[in-house]
Amino acid sequence: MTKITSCEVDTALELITGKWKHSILLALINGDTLRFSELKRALPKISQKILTAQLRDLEEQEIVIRTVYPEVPPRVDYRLSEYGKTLIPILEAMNEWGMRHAERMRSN
Amino acid sequence: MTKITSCEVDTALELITGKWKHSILLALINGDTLRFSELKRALPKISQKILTAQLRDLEEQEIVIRTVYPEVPPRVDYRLSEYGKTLIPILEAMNEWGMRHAERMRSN
DNA sequence: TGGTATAGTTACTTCAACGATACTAATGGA
DNA sequence: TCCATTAGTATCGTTGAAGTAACTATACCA
Repeated sequence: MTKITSCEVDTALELITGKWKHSILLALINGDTLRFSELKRALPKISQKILTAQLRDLEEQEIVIRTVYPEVPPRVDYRLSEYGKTLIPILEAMNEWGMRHAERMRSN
Repeated sequence: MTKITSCEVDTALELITGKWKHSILLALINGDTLRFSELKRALPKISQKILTAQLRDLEEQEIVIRTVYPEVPPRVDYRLSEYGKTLIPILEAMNEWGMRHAERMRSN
């Protein structure tokens, strides 16, 4: 087994932690390409400011791709980059673990 | 593919996020059974207070097992529970991703 | 008598992330 | 003329996690 190092894990962890980032990623995984307003509807409790900030973060990390259409009213959409899609196995592993955890809790 | 839900991912994420938790888990993965002072040496920058708090958290979640020996000076050790070990695949997935990310950054 | 060691606890402070609200630009439609 | 729409920005306020420093008990050792 390769030794797991804190440093490498940190890198991945930083991209999906925070109160909202993983929810945004999941919305984009399940929804493909979404407009700002669609993301906002998918995550009703997030504020605009925070959603914008998180998306800018993810864009800077090259995890999501932001496309601006020069229209009025404005239209902007977001989708996972190919690189961003490489995070899916991690989220899948977490999802599977979470389901087994829920199972365990039910049969406590 | 099973749909990944925010809720299930959350459950796993909560256990390994925070500034220190995943580092503690990694130390226990690599070190098997460690005393409090050994953990402290492994994570030089964590304060006693925080280390204690995080370990209590992990104990409460049944991720780590805390054993107190009635000696003076006190001796307490910590190890992953079997349940805690089920988190290893997640940390491995993150580690692998982190390594590829580092690779990518090198050849930017 | 005082120092060392271990595994904490207590009280106080700091800071970054998060959040609520109001505001903007540009256009089409009533 | 005024309102609605969209994707934001600006400003200020709040909160919780983390950090710092000092303190504790108990026994051994010089």
